Amino acid sequence: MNQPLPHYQRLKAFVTGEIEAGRLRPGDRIPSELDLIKRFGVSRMTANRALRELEQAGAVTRVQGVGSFVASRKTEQAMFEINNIAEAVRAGGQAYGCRVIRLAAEADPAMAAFMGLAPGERYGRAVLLHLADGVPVQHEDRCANLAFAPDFLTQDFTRVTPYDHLMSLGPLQAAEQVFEADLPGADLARLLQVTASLPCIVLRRRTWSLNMVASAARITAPSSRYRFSGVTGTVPPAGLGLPRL
Amino acid sequence: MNQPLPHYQRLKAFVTGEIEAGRLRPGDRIPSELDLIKRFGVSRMTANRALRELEQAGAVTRVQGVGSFVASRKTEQAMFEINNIAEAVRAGGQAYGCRVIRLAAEADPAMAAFMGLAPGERYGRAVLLHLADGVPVQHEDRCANLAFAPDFLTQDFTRVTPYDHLMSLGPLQAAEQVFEADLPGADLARLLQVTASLPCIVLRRRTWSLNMVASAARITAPSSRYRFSGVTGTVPPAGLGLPRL
DNA sequence: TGACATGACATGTATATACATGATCGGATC
DNA sequence: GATCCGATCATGTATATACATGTCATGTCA
Repeated sequence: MNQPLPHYQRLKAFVTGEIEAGRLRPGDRIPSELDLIKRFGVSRMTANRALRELEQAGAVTRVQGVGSFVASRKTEQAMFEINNIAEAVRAGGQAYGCRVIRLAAEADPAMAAFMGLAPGERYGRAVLLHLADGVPVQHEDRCANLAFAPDFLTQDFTRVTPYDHLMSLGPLQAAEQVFEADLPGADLARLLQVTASLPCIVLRRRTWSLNMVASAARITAPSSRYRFSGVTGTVPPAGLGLPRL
Repeated sequence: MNQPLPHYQRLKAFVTGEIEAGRLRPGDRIPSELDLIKRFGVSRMTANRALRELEQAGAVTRVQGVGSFVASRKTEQAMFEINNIAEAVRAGGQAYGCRVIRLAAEADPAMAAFMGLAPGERYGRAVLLHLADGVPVQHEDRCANLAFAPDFLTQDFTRVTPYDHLMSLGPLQAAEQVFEADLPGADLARLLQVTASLPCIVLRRRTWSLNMVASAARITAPSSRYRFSGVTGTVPPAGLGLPRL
């Protein structure tokens, strides 16, 4: 029925498997072409193709004369930085915190339709406030497809962000995003501890995984405390030294 | 000094050149591996690599037993919809217009550095106001690398948007984008014909082409009149019927 | 006319081989 | 001790060859 995988695909799967299992970490040296030849009994061209395609896919970095290494970050960057707010806060040297405002199963028909569910079908909803050094930086109103994330409502979001939990359940397939600017409104302004006249950036996002809508989120951030950024494509080497935006 | 391009790169450049020149259009059949072998005197593996990489890059579609064809549309969609504002306005059934506020060569050192130019090197700057049915929808402050776009300052931007002009000069390689929310300030509010207290969404973008910074832009849009949206990845078929965000 | 066989063509994968280029490390030489 | 040289390893590119798989047009036979 299903024919055997091509050799080069097996080699790719082997390497990516080692990476995903954590046995190879970013920066680690991965097996050289010669290693793969001896281990799998393939020709060098086949090993070369496997590693070359992994490089093109951004999973590994190759340096002539030196070797091949696990690349630092991966697919997510292609998705316009589906940002892990906890990681972003910590990267800035601040302490990350999270306050759960609301966590429940809901069934608003409009939202159900938006998520591709049957009218009235229940989904998980989490309203969170993300803090950096105790100061609110993001308000997150997230709806999760319980068919995709059945344990969503029993997660401790002060320890694992919704992003982390959802990403652990399946590969990100697609993301739809809309950026808007808006005033926070009285309730949000109070939660975010800003004046109601401070512009906030609003990101509405819907993500697909395993061929279904995995979750939808509305993220509001005071413009003075957070901004969304991303790079798509490959910036040429000369671009690396440029001052950042 | 600069060594000759590898053969497979030459083949790729040949095919992409035919596409960009318009001699090969989406859906057209492109030269088969055998054609390339005869035309360039290379081995089949080399031709195969060239076409295979073009397929991975999304430029062509290959069908076993049939042939290779120019893919329908491409890179742009992966770049978080580097939007052609004129097209977007017309797609909404409104009349597009553009008012040129300023068009000159400038040499601000900070901006030069930001664009990867030598300190004091001149670049083209265009400040534009995009209109939909006569109403301002976007303010665009764009700086273009004159090494990339030598004719930038002689363009008639009421007829060809900076985006169109720049895209015609080389393939988009990478894009860096930052989204923020802000108040427009007195000058911008007057130009955009909005009150100074209306939040605007600000997009700062830098794009690379031909291994250099092609242009940098700051785009400001009143949130009530425009918003930025995009899809990355492949939305599953079932997702197409969902109500849009 | 319809079903089937066949050959031409195109891509998909795999191997063995070759030479080039870049990095690194050790040892020999000055 | 500093420098140069060469061996070794790793990746980069290129070729000739082979067989497999898939599509399509054509021609043959019932």
